[in-house]
Parts: sequence; C-alpha cells; structure tokens
Amino acid sequence: MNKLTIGQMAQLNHVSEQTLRYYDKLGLLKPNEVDKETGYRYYSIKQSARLDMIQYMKSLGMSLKDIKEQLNNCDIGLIKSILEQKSKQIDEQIEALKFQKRAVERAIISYERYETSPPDGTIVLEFIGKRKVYSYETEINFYEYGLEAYEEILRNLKQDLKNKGLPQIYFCNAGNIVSQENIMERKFISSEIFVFVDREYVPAQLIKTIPANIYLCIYCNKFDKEISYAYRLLDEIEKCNYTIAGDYICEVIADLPDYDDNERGMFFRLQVPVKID
Amino acid sequence: MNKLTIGQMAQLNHVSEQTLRYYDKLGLLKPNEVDKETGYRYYSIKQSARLDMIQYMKSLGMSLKDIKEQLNNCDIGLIKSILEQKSKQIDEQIEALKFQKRAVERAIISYERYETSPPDGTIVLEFIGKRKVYSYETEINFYEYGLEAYEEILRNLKQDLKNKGLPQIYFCNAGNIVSQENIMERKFISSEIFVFVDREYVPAQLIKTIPANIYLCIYCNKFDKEISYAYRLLDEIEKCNYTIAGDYICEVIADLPDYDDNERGMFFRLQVPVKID
DNA sequence: ATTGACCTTATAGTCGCTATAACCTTTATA
DNA sequence: TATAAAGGTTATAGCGACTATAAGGTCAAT
Repeated sequence: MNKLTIGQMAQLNHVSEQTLRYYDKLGLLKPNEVDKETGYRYYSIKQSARLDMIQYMKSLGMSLKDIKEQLNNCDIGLIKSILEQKSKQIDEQIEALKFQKRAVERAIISYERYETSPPDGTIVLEFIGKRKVYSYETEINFYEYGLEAYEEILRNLKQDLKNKGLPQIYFCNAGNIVSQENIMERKFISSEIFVFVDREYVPAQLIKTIPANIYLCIYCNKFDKEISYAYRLLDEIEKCNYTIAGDYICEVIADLPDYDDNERGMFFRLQVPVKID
Repeated sequence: MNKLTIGQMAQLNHVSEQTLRYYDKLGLLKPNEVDKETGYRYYSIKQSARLDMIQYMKSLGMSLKDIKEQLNNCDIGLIKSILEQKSKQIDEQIEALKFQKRAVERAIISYERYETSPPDGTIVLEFIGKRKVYSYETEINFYEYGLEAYEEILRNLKQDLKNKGLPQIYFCNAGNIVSQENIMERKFISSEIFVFVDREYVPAQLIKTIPANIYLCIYCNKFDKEISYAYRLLDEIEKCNYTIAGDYICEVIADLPDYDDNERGMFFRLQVPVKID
C-alpha cells in the first residue's frame, strides 16, 4: 500500500488523474517513483502532505506557478505575509459582495416596479418618500442635445462613480432634475444628472436628499417623449389647480435589455412635487 | 461625434479594443456600421447602452453566450430569476468568505505560534484554556503503524470534513488523543484523531470540549520522535511527582510546506494535563 | 509625400484544468 | 494460458474571456 498508482492517489485525495499528471508536468508534484519501462507513476501516500499544501495555497488564490516557487523555496515569513494579505483581501471581497448584494436587490425592485407600473402615458398622483441621490454636474444643458449627449454624460458619470469607488450598478437607476424655478416657466434646463443610492453605503458628503412629497407623475417609455409628456404633466397641474412644490425629476425606472435600433430601452417616471389646496 | 472608431468607443467605455473586436466576433455587440472597403468598425455612442448591460450581466456571473441569448431574446422574468439566484449566491459567497477568513487567521496564528515555540525537545508547563475539537474515530490504532497509516487516516478525515461541510483548513491544526487510562500505563493506543475548530462555525453536536488545565508539554519536530518524546514527558511527570489529570494530546502546531524526503514537515506539542500537589 | 497614429485580420498564449484518441500494462477470471 | 476488463501512458484539443503579437492596410496632419 506504500506504492500508489495514479488512480489510487487520485481517489485518496479527491483529485482527478489528469490533475496529478498536470502537476507532474509542471513539476509541482513529481511521483515518488516512475517505472522507466512503462512510464507508470507511483506515488507514496506521504506525498499527500504536499498535495494538501498545494490545495490550501490554491484556496488562497495563489497560482500554481507561485505555489511551486513557494514550495521549492520555503520561506515562512513570505507565507505569513501572503496569509495576511489574503486576510485583508477577504475583508475587501466581503465588502464588495455586500455592495453587490444591495445592487442586485435594487435591480430586482427596479424590474418589479417596471412590471407593476401603469402603462405609458398614465398620469397619477403618488406619494414618494425621501430619497437619497448622488448627483453629477455637467457643463452642458443636455436638453439642448439628444440621446447621444445623454449617453456621453452617462459615460462620464460612470467613470465618476468608478473614481469615487461607488458601485456601478446604481447606474441603472438614474435621473435628472430641473429646478422648480425653471420648470414653472416650462424651461427645460438641466445640467445635473444623478443616481439613487443607499445612504448606508455611500459617504454622506456625496449625497443629497430629495424630500418626501406628493408628486404628480406621468409614465413614459421613450427617451424622445420626455418633454412632450412633461408638458402634459404641467397642463394637468394647471387644470387641477395644484401648486408646484419643488424640482421636477425625470427618473429612469428601468433600463431594459431591449434594444430597438441599438437604443437604450428605458422606462421613465416624470414627476413634479405638488401642493393640493 | 456620432461615429466612433473602435479606439474612441473603447476609451469611452473603459474596455480594450480587443474586447470590442471579440464581442463583434461573438455577435454580442456589432458595430453600427462597418466600412465595406476598409473593414473599419464605427460605433454609435448609443451602443454604450448595450455594452453597459453586457457589463452588468457579466458582473452577475453570466457567460457571454448566455448574455447574448438574453439580449437577443429579452425576457424580464428570466432576468429577475437570474437576479434572485444571484442574490442567494452572494449570501453564500459571503458566508464562505467569512469561513475562509477564520481559517486564514487560524493559519497565521499557527505560524506565529510555530515561530515563537520553544525548540524541539523543550519541556515546559503551560496553562491551556478550554478547546473545542471535532473528532474522527478510526478503526485502527494508528500507533501500531507509521506515517503512512496516519496519512491514510488524514485522507479519511479530510473526506469526512468535506462531507460534513466543514472547512478543510481546520485540517492543518490536527491532533490525537490517548486516554488517561492508557497513557498512565504508557500504552500508546489511539483511534481518535481530531481537528481544533471554532465553536461559532461548527454545529455544536459535532464538537467535543477539551478542558482547561495545566499541561506538561514537550515540543517535537518530527513525527517519528513522538513516542520517545512522550516517554520523556511521562518520566518528567514521575520525577516531579505530578499527577496525570486527563487524556494525553498530541497536537500538530504547524504543518510546514517543507518537505524532506516528501514527508510532511510537522511541529508538535505533546501534552499531558497534570495536577501539581 | 511622408510620418505616425490608428485600424485590420490572424494567430498564439494565458490558466487550470477536462476530454478525447490511440495505444500500452496489469490483474482477474474462464 | 488466453482473454477481457480495468487501469495506465502520451499527445492533442478545448474551455472562457480575454491579451499579446505580427504583419500589414488606412487616415489625418504636416
């Protein structure tokens, strides 16, 4: 039993024969003995120790090349520093995953919201709670340009999120603001684009609050229709004798993987906070 | 600016040109326009939307093939189920990483302990606090066999840990027990091997407690020397008139990636709990 | 006209295996 | 002892998502 064939060695250690042959080829784990006639590999069970160590180092994310180096030239200090680095790395990974989790939850909610949204063109009064946004100032008023300019600004926002270390997923829940002043005069001027964020995960100094209020909203399924739909909203506000109580918001509810003519498939909720007398 | 070369598109979206060519080849993102004469690819900035979606789906762990399918044949229900699955997966990953973190910390401590351990052959009295172990019963008394048998048992233990869903890392901090009864008669009989575990991470019914006590310990750097060193320990206990107060433990302090003759490089602390009158 | 930046395709390499083909050796059974 | 089944050998290709390189064609500015 002290001369194991490759199959036995593989079975004992729960690796495949090919893996053992591969390790042999790399010089990572040479069989104890090779029959010169037949080329048969024979392992000693003691070699499991080395295999254990290989598997452990692999689990730390080391490449086989690095493992080989480390095993051939054992340096405990180095191992310790790899372990310490690994420990930090795990913490970072956990943080990143928590971030990602939030983002996925957010995307699910976004799709659910899309599915349950009223159809395009519907006008409704809705209460919307307090929201946090991270906003990004641009140099141009993008209402003067089209979807292309908007895409370009999104590219910049994306880069900005990256630079600030914010998860790019927020990206799918974007929007922009037109000030109360401008919207009251029906002037579509905006150089501020934003993404909705979670307070817990974004440094407080980067975020702004949009207050809770009753909003008159209209749903819209195409980028090009925004302004005409916004006019319908303003007309409705006048008709009902509501008072505009704050900034106009164009919120992207869902960014669909649905590309007509290569264009972003978007679903919006245009909203104006109102006071009802 | 509405006709971007591959280089501009790549820069805007922070991907490499090769990646864009690769996506083109896969049919994942075809440029808006290709010059038939020169083969030059020209993208529209609007296509960034599709690229965003590709990147997002990639971040969810989808393969490019699946992404292509999904984009060509958009099904929101499917996306939602992928997202929900992803959410669960993230939770699992976080749990796994926490586990791994503990394991790495444990390995660091183990190396530190090795570095600060007294040299081979040293006998010292130490207070050792309460410890938790997961133990594994074997059919044979492995003291009757050599390192080979021990390795074989370790293979079984490893498999057992795997079956029980315990992290394999505990493996590097193993040991075995000889009952008080046997050790008092200097009979080295043991069929119980164990690994030290963290209480928090292992189901309570699987673990056993080794009580806190003062232990007379001897450090040992070779598997083959265990029994002779253990005898020295017992001789010392007699000489000092201590009373053996519990089971003998052979603890592996470090499993070094240092292979003389392919053998496991181990460092042990052999210990007997004693009562000093 | 020339330079240099940028584009093209085609091919090979990365990593840690897995799969397959074509063939050889060992072991157990008829 | 013949034979079949199990298990071993090497060599090669493939995976996935790229990256790197070579050899050559195109564009824009001087």
